[in-house]
Amino acid sequence: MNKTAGAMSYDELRGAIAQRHRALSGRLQQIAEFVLDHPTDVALGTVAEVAQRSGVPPSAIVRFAHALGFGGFTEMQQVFRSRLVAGVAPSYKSRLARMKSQEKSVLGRQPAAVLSRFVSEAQSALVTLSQSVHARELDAATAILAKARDIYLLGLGGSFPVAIHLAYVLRKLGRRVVLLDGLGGSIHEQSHAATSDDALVAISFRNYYPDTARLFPELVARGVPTISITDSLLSPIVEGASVVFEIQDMPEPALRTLVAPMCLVQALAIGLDLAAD
Amino acid sequence: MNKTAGAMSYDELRGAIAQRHRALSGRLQQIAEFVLDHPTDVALGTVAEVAQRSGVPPSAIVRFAHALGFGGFTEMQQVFRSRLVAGVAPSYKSRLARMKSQEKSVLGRQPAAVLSRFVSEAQSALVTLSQSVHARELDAATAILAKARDIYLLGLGGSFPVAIHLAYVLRKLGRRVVLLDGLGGSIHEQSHAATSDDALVAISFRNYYPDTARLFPELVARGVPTISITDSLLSPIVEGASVVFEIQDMPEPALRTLVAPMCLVQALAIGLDLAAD
DNA sequence: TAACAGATGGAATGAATATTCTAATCTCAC
DNA sequence: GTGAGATTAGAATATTCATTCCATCTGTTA
Repeated sequence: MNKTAGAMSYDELRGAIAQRHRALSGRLQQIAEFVLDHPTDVALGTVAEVAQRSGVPPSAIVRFAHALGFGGFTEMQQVFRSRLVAGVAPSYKSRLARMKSQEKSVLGRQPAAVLSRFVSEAQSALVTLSQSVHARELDAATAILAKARDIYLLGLGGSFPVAIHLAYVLRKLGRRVVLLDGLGGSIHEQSHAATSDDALVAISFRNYYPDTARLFPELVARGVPTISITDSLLSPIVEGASVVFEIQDMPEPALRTLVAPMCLVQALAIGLDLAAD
Repeated sequence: MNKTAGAMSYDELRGAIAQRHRALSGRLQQIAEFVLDHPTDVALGTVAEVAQRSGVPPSAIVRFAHALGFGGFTEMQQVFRSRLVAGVAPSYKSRLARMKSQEKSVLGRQPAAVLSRFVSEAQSALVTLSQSVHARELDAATAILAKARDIYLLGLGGSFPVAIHLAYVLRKLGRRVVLLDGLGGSIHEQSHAATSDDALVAISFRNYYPDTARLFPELVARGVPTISITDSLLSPIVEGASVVFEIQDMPEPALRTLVAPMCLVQALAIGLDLAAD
């Protein structure tokens, strides 16, 4: 333990908690995790409330405050409250100022400016996504997936992260998934077992990965129902697809954030799970 | 006086006070002016404190709350507190409301509703991201990556898509990248060549993938400069990291859209490339 | 296995707080 | 100037709250 942690900023407190986390006892670690995750609850709640929400007895909360060098819960709470007070005023002004200053060229090369550029690009990509995807397509896609025995996923190159993510979520939800990654040989062999009882989700954006363009029509020809996620109706995975999600305005490969397709596949997977009940 | 002013937003309360101001008695008018000028004091203070600062007896404060239709000071204070909460966490309010209203309803289970939910979650995640990431950290991370001979990427389980995407972009930009995927054997062996001349980008969210937690400290001990992207300062990849990006409010694994980390790594990669000129 | 040190949970305690009550004061019409 | 009604201040009260204390439990070392 150390001297009185009197005047301390919220960020300093976070650092102190993180630093000491390992040295704390089990219960106290649990509390540390809770207060870092729910600072607002700590700022506004009573000891009893915080205790209940974090699943510990009230006395443990007080012991936690003591362990951090505070005289008690109330003293620690002041630090959490300071965060709330600081958060109210400057948010709008500073954000606008930041945006403006970064649009300029020289500053635009600084990492912070690059981040805010991507963030705002992603924001508009999401807006576009929710406008361009219609319920009809979503319903159709969900129906296909619901009927599928195995779900095959095809997304190579720059789209691979999307395919992996979808595979991860679907498997978590108990679906049988075959991720076509071409590992250890031919991607054709991996897809050989696919039949019309299965389903294929294909993801591809310009420049369309050659293997994707080659494999897709084969599976379509074998009667596998397919859901395509792509950026143009002229892409090689549109013809023969049962459902097509067109995500427009995808930037060039190196600048892609994949935000929109990630969101879409997530919604497909969870929507499938909810509809199955 | 009127019926119970139960659930009321701060803005509505302001309107109600302004409207009733003339009809109030002298003392209550004085209090009305004070609370509109010092909403933070009302949100965080006790009756005695507010009374002293506004120069009235405590009982007058309670009468004021009654005059506005509240059951007492505590009830009125909730409205002032909601203003603080809304200011600091734009995501919280909308997300909670949405979750509650939609989770149960039949409409919420339709695929289209699911998509719009994920879109709005992603939106707020992006806002939070741009608020919580500071230029200092971005600059430091960029400097580390710029100096690195090889860039090692560690992101397993649910974070794997982020690691893959970063690998893809960095390679497109001509960087030497080693993606630690554990393919065909030990992930330890893959990372064996990493030295202090290289760099590591580690990505991990709850529940932290065991292999990540195990490998990270080894690389740190070998002096490899590390950039961590995680959801808590208590995660196993924080201690010893050169730079930590904390992305808060990550939902549970199956509901994650990975939008924020995808955006961040993208900005890191491109920022690195632009700074190199 | 025994004994110890540290940690824990829950009840007891005392302080702080919101609220209510009542006597005093003020306001205004007549 | 006087009286009725509304308003107020401050003391009294009841409630909520943080804190402390102690018996119990847990994990460790001998």
